[in-house]
Formats: sequence, C-alpha cells, structure tokens
Amino acid sequence: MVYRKTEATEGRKQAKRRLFLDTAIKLFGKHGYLATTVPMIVTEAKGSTGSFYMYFRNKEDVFNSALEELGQAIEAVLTNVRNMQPDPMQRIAKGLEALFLYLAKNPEQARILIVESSGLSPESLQASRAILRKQADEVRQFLESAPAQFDVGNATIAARCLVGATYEALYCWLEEDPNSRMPAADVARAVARFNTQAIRKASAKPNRS
Amino acid sequence: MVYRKTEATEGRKQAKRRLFLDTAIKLFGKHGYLATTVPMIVTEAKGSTGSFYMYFRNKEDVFNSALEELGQAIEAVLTNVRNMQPDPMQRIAKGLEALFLYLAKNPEQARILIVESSGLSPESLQASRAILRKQADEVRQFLESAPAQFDVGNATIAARCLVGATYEALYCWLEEDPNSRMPAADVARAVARFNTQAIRKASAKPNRS
Amino acid sequence: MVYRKTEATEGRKQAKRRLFLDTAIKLFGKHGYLATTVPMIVTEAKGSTGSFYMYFRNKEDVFNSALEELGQAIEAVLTNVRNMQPDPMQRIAKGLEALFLYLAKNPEQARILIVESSGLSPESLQASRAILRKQADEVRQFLESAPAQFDVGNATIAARCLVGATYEALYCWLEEDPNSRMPAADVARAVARFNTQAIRKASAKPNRS
Amino acid sequence: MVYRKTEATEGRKQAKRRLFLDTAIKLFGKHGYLATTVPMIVTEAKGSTGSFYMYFRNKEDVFNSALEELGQAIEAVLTNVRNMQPDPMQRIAKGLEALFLYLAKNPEQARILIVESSGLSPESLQASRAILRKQADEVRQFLESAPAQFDVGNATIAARCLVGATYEALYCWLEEDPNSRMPAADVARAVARFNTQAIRKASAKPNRS
DNA sequence: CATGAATGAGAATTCATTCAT
DNA sequence: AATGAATGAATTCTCATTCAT
Repeated sequence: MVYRKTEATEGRKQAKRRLFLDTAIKLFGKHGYLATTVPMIVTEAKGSTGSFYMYFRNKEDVFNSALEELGQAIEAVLTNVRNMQPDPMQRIAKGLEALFLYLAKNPEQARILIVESSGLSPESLQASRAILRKQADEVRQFLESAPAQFDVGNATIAARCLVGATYEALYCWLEEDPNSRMPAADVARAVARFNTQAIRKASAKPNRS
Repeated sequence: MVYRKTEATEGRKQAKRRLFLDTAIKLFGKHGYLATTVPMIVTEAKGSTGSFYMYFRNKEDVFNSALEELGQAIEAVLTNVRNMQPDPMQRIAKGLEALFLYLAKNPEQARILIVESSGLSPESLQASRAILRKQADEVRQFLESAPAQFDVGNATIAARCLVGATYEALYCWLEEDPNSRMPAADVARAVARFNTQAIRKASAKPNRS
Repeated sequence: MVYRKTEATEGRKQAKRRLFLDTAIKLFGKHGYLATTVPMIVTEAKGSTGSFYMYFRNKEDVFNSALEELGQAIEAVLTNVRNMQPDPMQRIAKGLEALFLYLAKNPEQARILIVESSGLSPESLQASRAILRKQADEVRQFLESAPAQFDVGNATIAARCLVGATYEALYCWLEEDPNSRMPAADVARAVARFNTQAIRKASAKPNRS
Repeated sequence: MVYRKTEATEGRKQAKRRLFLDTAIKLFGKHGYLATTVPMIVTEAKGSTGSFYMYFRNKEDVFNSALEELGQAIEAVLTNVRNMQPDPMQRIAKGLEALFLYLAKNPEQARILIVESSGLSPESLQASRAILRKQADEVRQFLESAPAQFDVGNATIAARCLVGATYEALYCWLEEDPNSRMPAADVARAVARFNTQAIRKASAKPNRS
C-alpha cells in the first residue's frame, strides 16, 4: 500500500499531461508554433519546465501530440457522417458541415490547423498539412466515384475549393466576437449550402434552405 | 554636379531598399515571419545589418512594407477587372480568377498571406488579415448589391467561402511541383467555375468550360 | 522473527547500495564524473531517484565512496606484494606489476582514476589525486630507503615517472580492442621491465625476459 | 577611409578571438571541458555571449581550436629537436625534455591534454588523444628503427611508458607550488635521465648527471 | 522506507538591434 | 552613409535534489 503505483497517481499524471497538452493547444492556436514558448505553456499550466519535459520529449512533441489527437477526432467525425448518409451529395454536405461544427466547438484545436506551421520540422509540417490534405483527398475520391451525381470540371481542384471554403468561413467566424456572431449551426448550414451548390448539377433542384 | 550625385545616390538608395524588400518577401514567404531572421535577409541580399536598419525601422517594418505593397497590387488587379466586366457574375468570377493568376505569378508575395503571420504585433497581424478580409468584403458588397443575380443564402458567408476556396486552391497549387502541375490559367478557370456555380441561380445555364 | 527480518532488510539494503555503487563506478569510468547523471545511474541500476538518495548524500558522495574503495583495494594489493618480496628491486617491479594487473582486471575502477575528475569539489579532486600521489610517495620512500640499490637522480621524480609510465601503459591498453590486445600479464611484465631498467644500476644484470 | 575594412579592425578582431581562446584554454585546463561554461569564458574575457559566438561556432569549436594550436606547437618543438640531434638516444631524450619544457612553459595548454576529455564529441576526443598517441607513436617508430641501440622488450609499450612518465612528472610538477618547486629544467633533465636509463642497453655507460 | 513526479537553477545558443569606426 | 562587431535578453532543454504519497 505504501509504494504501490496507485491508479490515483497514474490518474494525476495523465491529468497533468492533459493540462499541459490543452494549454499548449490553446497557445499554439493563439500564437502559432514558434511564437509559443515553453515558458508560456508552463506558466499558463502552472507547472514547471522540468515537469513539462517529463511528459513531452520537446516542444515539437506536444505539437505532434495535439496534431495526432486532432487528426483522430476529425477522422471520427467524418467516419460517423459517412456511415449515416447514403446520398452522395448529402454525404459531402453533411460531412463538411459536421467538420465545421466540430471545429467550431473546438476552436483552439482548429486554430492549430489554420494559424500556422512554420518553424516545425519537415515531418511535423507534413503531419499538419496531411490532415487537411486527407480531407481534400477524401472529398476528391468521392466526387470522382460518382461523376454522374456532380458537376465539377476538375475533382481535385473542386475538392480543394470545398475544403478551403469551409476553413475560411470557419476562420472568419472564429475571429468574430463570440457574443454577437451567428450561431455555428447557421454558419455551418450556409457553408454546406455554398458547397452543395458549387458541385450540384445545374438541373438539380435548388437547395431549399 | 551636386544634385546629380544626390539623384544617383537616391536611386541607389531606393534600389537597395527594393533589394532588401524583395529578399525579405521571398524569405518571409518561404519560412514565415518568425523563422526569417534579419541576418538571413541581410546575407541573402548581400548587404549589412546596419544598412538594413537604414531602410527599415525594424524587422516588422519590412513585413509591413511588403504587406502594404501586396495590398495595393491586389487592389489594382481587382480594380482593373471591375472596370472591364459589366456583367455581375463575370465580374466576380473574373475578379477571383485574376487574383489567382496574379498571386500565382507572384508566389512569394502570395505565401506571405498564406503561410504565416504569427509573431507579429497585433497591428501587423490585423493588416495581414485585413487584405483577405477586404477582398471578402468587396465580394460581399457585390453579392448584396445585385441580389437578383445570385443565389446565396448569406452573402457574408458566401463571400468568405469564395475567397477561401480561391486561396486554398492557390496554396495547394503552389505546393505542387512547378514542373508537373497544371498551368495556372487552367486552375484559375476551374476555381472560377467552382465559385460561379456556387453562387449562380439554379436556373442559370451551366458554365460551358 | 523481528531481528531476522531486520537482518534481511539490512542485507537487502547493503545489496542495493552495492548495486548503485557498482553501477556508478561503471558509468563514472565510462563517461567521467560530470557526464554521468544520477538518472543514468538510477536507470541502469533499476532503482529510483529517491532510493539513490537514501544511500548517498549526493552525487559526489557516490564518487567519494568509489574512490575510497578503490584506494583501499590498491592499498591491499600493494601491501600484499610488499610482504612477499624481500628484494627491493623486485618489490617495486612486482608492486607496479600487481597494480597493473589489478586495475586491468577492474578496468571500470581504473578508469575512474584515469578518465576524469573535473566538476568535483576541490576536496574530492584531492582525494582522487591522493590515490596516485600516495603510490608515487611510497615508491619514492622506497627508492630513498635503499639508495645503494638504485640509480636514480631524484627519487621523487623517478617515482612519479614509474607511476606515470604504468598508468599510461594501462590506459592505452584499456583503450585497445579487448579481443585483439596483448594479454594483461604480458603488458604488465613489459611495463615492469621498463620500470626496472629505468632505476637499476648500470652494472646490474639485464633483465632476462 | 570611412567604411573600408581597415587592418586595425581586423587586428582588433583577431585580438578578441585570441583573448577568448586564451581564456578558454586557461579555463579548460583548470576545470575540464564540461565544467567550463561559456558564461565563464565570456565573463573572464570581459566579452558577451553573442560576441563569443561570433568567433567560435560553439563551445566545442574553441576546444578544437585550442587543441589544433597545441598539436602544431608540439609538432614544431619535436621537429626542431629531431633536426638537431643525430644521436638516437639523445634524440629521444632531448625530444621528451624539450616537450616537457615547452609544456611547463605553457601549463594551461598542457593541462588541456592532461586534465580531461569527457563530454567531448567522439571527434574531438579522438583529436585530443591523437596528440598524445602521435607522440607515443613517433617514439615507438624510433625505437624500432634502431633496435641495436636500445634495449626494450616491446617498443610499443616502452613508448607509452616514456610518454606516460613524462606527462605524469609534468602533471605533478604543475600541481606544486610555483614558488617552491624545482626549476622546470632540472625536472626535465631528471625525467630525461629516467627515460634514457629505461631504454639504454645495460652495457651502456651510466648517465653522468 | 520506496517511489518517481516536481522543481527551478543553469547551460548552450540565437538573434534583433545598437553603435563605434 | 555604410559596416559589421558587440550586446544581452530570450529560448530550448537538462539535471541534481526534494518531497508528497
């Protein structure tokens, strides 16, 4: 009982790690990778330098951890939508809408993808871009898999446009005053509508919203 | 002889300033603001630190100068299109297309807007975002000014989507291998098509390209 | 049952201390004092930091313990030879030979004396040098005690030379590939021969080996 | 005249470099590589951190510079003796004597070779040991080149002993109080005598000193 | 007693900016 | 004006030691 590694200890350890990670995510999202310093993270999380380096190998390690977590979360969101929407057009529209909503609810993680990347090692930079690229790639595959349903000249570029439109709308919304801006759900719907129109066939019935 | 000498000196001065500025733009675009160091700029431009600080108050000053220049250039591009396209839809489509082409031709400047801005003072950061915001704002005003022509639920958000789609397509294109990627003009057209479809009325005739 | 438990505990305690000490000796010998960290010792010995500080006041304390042990061991080796060799010349030759062999068999301890000592407090530094100095001093006393037997100009310096020659030969041998280097005994004999010649009277019969 | 790179400037630069280097040599010799910190060097040399890194790539770079200089100096000393002493025995004796005297006059540099090595990168470590090894190697070659002149069982080991004897005598002498210790020349002669006897043929006439 | 998380001082190194020449 | 050496604050990271559990 005296020196057994208790679950309590383990739990506290994980809690500390989470605290550092969340703080880091917040700061990375706010200031970018380079402008966020370890002392900043440590101070904000009310920890110590040494403690920080117990949980992460180095500054880049926290960033990678945040990235990994985010990648998985987005993956989960999209998988979820994919399984529930049989209609191709709905699938894309709802997918990007769900993505928007998820990131709107986790603005700090979202900002990590949006704000910046420079200063990272090539590997982390790739990991960061890969998350966005993967989304665009899935959209592209989807557009190409059902060409009869969509009216896009170049699926690759259309996919990038879809993703870009979504993220820019998100970014602008995040910049707005949380007290006076539109509800996230409304923005998400408007974005979905924009995207849907952009790829629907001209003969398709106009979106009703 | 005195004033001639002064003229020549003045000319050389400006040339030097330009050299520093161009070098800085290149490096800022490549590495981001923080990862670009004054020594880097100075070395690349074959100048000296002291010289650099003769032309610019500090590091942020060069960045602001680059930003200002870029803002004006984009302004000019868009004004030009505006004056030449009477048709509302064409005006927007051609405007974003022209913007895409201009930035594709000046990738280093483009990257300044895209890559990163963190580490800047809040003012410069605003200036950076302001350039994109201004574009979105003009698009929005335009969409709102001719509501009969367009089918957008929310003009503000649609405007942001248009801009976002354009920039993301640009960014991805810039990342690609210059030797094997599509010609800029083709991408610009595809992006314009995407954007046009997104805001056209359902009854509108499909784009022919 | 109570005292038995205590005994066992005591035994385990000492075993743990030994383990830490041996590990520390190995690492100090390999990397030097400063480059060996407490975490390194603790990890290698599969113990914990707290445990380490139960047995040693601090890092320097382990080093001192190692030094003390080594001093005693060398003392024992030399005393042993001294008692067995009546002939003065043989006594010195065999003494250094035995020393060489002992250290060759305990290379990790040997390296502590040779490799490094910097970073230690002045006291420990002195303790380290004292071991070598003591050996030189004994040799000197011996040379001086039987001046008729030896041909040395200055006993103090000759003593230092004897010790230095022995240790350098040892160091070089330790650096060599254990698989292909000469047997320790052969080197020890060669060193002894060198030293013997250096102090023998010119008329003395040449060493036969 | 205004901004020409003058020799005065260049001279001052070199002087500053020298100052840093000499200070570093002194401190490395006194405390060893790891225990000498850049702040220590900088403070002692009344310079600034940034200034230090103008002249040296990093801490190891100063050490390497010191090592290189020392290696060349020793080389010069030995070459000089080699050219002046035709007699084999004299050549070795005088060589080590000159080496002793040179190092005795440059005790700080000498200590760099003696005191320590740990913490260095493998390359620097090799460079450091190489200086000593080279001396031993030259001695060895020499002993082997004139086997009729010398009475050594194993030239390699004898060479190491010669070098070790010399350095240990030097080290001890350096540790002594500069005000009361023997003159360097006397010690050098005593060491030379020791070494000479160790390798002379038994029939050789005893050294007269 | 044992454990290992936590602390924070201190090391190496970089870089924006100034200033003597 | 031009130069580039000098400065020192700031950054990343390590490690001896302590202390709550």
